[in-house]
Amino acid sequence: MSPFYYGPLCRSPPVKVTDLLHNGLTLRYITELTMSEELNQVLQQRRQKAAELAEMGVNLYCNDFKPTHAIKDLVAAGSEITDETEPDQGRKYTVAGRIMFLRKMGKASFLQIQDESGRLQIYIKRDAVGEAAYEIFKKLDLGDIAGFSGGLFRTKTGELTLHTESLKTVTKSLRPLPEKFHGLTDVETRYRQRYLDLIVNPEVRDTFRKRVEIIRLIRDFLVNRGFMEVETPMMQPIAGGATARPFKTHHNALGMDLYLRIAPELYLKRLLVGGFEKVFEINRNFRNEGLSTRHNPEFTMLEFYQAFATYEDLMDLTEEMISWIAAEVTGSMVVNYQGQEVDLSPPWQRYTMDEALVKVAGIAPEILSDPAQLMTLVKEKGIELSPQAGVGKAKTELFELLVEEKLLNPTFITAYPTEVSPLARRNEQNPEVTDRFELFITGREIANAFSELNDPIDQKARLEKQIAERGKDEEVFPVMDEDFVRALEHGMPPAAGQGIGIDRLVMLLTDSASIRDVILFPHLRAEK
RNA sequence: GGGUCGUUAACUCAGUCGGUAGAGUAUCUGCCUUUUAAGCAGAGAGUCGCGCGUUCAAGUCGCGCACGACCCA
Repeated sequence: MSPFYYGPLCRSPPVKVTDLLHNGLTLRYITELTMSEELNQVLQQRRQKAAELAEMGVNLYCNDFKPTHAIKDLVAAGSEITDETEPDQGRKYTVAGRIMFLRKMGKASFLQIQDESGRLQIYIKRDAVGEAAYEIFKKLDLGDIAGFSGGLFRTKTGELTLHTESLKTVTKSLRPLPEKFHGLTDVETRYRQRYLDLIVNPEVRDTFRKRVEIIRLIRDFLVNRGFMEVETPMMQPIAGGATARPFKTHHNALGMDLYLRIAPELYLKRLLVGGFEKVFEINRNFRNEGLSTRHNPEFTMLEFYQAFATYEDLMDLTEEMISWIAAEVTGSMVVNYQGQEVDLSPPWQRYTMDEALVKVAGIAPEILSDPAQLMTLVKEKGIELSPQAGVGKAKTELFELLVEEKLLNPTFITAYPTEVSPLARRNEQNPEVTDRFELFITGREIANAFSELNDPIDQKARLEKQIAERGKDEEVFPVMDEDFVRALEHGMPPAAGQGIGIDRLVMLLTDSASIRDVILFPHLRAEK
């Protein structure tokens, strides 16, 4: 038995010099806090108990406890435990966890502890652990982390339970846990104090485990197909690759302003120029815009680029990747999202934007082909367009208004107008549209991809046009990325590239209504 | 940015027509050696988000602000 345990072999708790030193500090800390803060009753009582334990020589924040097993190991071992199994037969286990339930019944008690792998019931009896250990146990609270050693048995009602032979306090909690039955439901507290949310709401832990799993699967999928994961600057002198307002920061030593990236695109393309033919990056982008259930100022994007591929190749790849991930993570290619059934089994619907406007929005084809009628329709729908906006912009606006939200099952929309696609390659048959697709699932944009523009002269002209149009009303004045154009002048192989919003994909696969439910620490206004 | 709703004990929530602030959980005390949201008896716990106003009197009515949620742009 470890000398650090309090059990029947110790008449009183073992006191170590380091514990005494530590507890001296702890006591002073507790006293100072109690004096300096206006503490409510519960917090005062917690500190009082902590002080009492410290005075008994208990290290409140011990650093030398090693569980031999995770709780899930005991649950697995428990399959061999029957009602008749004696607790002192068989193996001994040492586990540690946070106390989530506590039922004290005089000289014996039940509690439930939780570690990362699960929950386990613990039984502790004064006669089994001795009076000194039981006195220490009685000062434990819900929320404390403690370790327990003993054998397994089943209670009258058949619940697998650890019969405590010795225990140890590991970490004292000075604050109460949220209520055990209703849990923590106040969304503001859940986001601000995510740790509490994670402690008491198992489905939240589940969501974030799935998030990690999804990202791992994406990596596996791409790496298995010969893609190389790279890291490109998140602080950029010119925020390019997308249309969005960036965050600005400043580098002191260089004496220059930098922007947090709104997209990694222009750097990943430089890598294609450099000769890496299949690259991807999964990382944060930052956009200085409004917050909503679908927008967080920092969000995670997957971008990948493949030389000698077209946007059509990427549609096949995307179908395969997302349906596979869904099956791996949820067990099915048919997922439920907010009460709606979404079928992710390939193949997915593919429409050009014009087809979608006709088939989904019910617009007559002759209206689409006549600019005058089209503009009239746009006005009727209450869409305001800037004077320089053309047919392409008009169609895109109609699409966003009338089609997007109806695309429940995965749908690729292709043939985006060149007017709204400054970085995409023109279609060789019809220069008015680009070789591009967006993927919509549950009415939301999940992915955006195109055959990349690799003609440096066309690219420079389009960027100049964009700068001229946007320059006046933007807070951050758009600047020509001369080095990006120079890179293209060296020659970028024909390639297709794609971005997938990871947060939105995770929302879909975890049935989460808000992006804040899939981001561990979403941005909120400062407290108070 | 606009609209709607919300903010009361540590947590989850009631609070009527404006008249002394309530419950369950949690906590504390006592009893209880196989409980299951343990139980029984008792107790303590509040800047009713903040400010101003109306009123003899405001958690409640009005105005403003803060924070949050949802919807819209």
